[in-house]
Amino acid sequence: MRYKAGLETRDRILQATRALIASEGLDGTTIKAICDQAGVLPGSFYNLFDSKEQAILSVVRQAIDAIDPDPEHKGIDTLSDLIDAYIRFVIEQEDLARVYIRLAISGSVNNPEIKGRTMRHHQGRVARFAAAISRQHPEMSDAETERRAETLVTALNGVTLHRVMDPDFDVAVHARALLTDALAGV
Amino acid sequence: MRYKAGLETRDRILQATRALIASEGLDGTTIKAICDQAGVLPGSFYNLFDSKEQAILSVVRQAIDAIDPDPEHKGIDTLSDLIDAYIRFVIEQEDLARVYIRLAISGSVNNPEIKGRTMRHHQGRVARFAAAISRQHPEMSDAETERRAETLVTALNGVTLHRVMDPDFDVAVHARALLTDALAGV
DNA sequence: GTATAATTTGAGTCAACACTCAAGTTCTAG
DNA sequence: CTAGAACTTGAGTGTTGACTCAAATTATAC
Repeated sequence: MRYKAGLETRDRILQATRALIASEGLDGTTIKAICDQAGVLPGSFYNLFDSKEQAILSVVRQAIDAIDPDPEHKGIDTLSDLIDAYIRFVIEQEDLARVYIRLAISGSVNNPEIKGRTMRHHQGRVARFAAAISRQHPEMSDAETERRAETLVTALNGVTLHRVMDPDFDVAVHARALLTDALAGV
Repeated sequence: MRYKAGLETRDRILQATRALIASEGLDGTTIKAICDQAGVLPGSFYNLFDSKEQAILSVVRQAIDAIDPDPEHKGIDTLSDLIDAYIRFVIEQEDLARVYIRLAISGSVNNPEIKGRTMRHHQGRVARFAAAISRQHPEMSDAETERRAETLVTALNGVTLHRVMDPDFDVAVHARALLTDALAGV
């Protein structure tokens, strides 16, 4: 797993896996389907990955990482920035957004690894949103800030969930509306 | 499929199917698992159902029906009633709520039947919420009412989605917060 | 240029899946 | 009581899944 050819093959396999999870769901993502799409045979897949699970986990990691833009600047974004970044993520990286939502549900069932990863990421996201709210409204209590952040993040996931089912759904409009609402009456 | 024994077996199979989809997801819901849990052998399952798919569809129908409380009184609920009924549904009929969220995603992928059913149900739910909003705020434009209803319904699904992952998540608090927010600034 | 390690091949293994069926058992109407 | 229909049994079918492996091929370092 060191030569150029191997790394390229690895890439093609991950691309195929990502596309398949997004379009067919976890069930449709078989080794055969991945290999067909990547132009590779099973033996080659297993030369590069220990298991199907490992390839899927790599894609999950991609999806989770892709949601958090600019993690270096942690702490300086406004709430509006965070929402806009999320809208951009859902629209521009549709496949990864689908993977994220799909795995959050199907994957977290009996897979502690995926479940833990998803939950931890959720906590981090809520904390970041809470920090942004707090910066914007320093007078708000911590509990209230936390609650508003959590409501907002889960509501955003709902928007993404609906987008997965209906490609015509206007993510931007509804996500921004949530932003407005989330700070209403303060 | 007419004797008492048959009807009872049918019931036990549907119960087992529902519990399995809720706890294990669609993948874990195998004929063997269903039969084990229902105390039945495969032959008996296939005496009562044409396919695994048919049993699952029956459970989906149950889940969708269970969300809409009191469909007779369509048109007279307040928005608060609708939210409260939904909170009650998610908490008291956790299994069906899990089935609903899970199927909305995994199931709708390559199953037009489930997808159509879910989408139609969503439309109906948005319409009902929109009617309630409109009753409460007759001055609001139709477009605005519709948009707020849609944001609210998708956000509520997000709350349910999170509840599926985290049983400690306080559905009531966040759902009611959404209600407050949804009508903020009017 | 050659040795060595990485990669690819593709036939093959084994388990689990949805589903079938002929034979037995139980129910219930008349 | 009886006849026929409904129900149950459980071994069996064919398919597809993830994964393996020895042999052939290709890339890279020296």
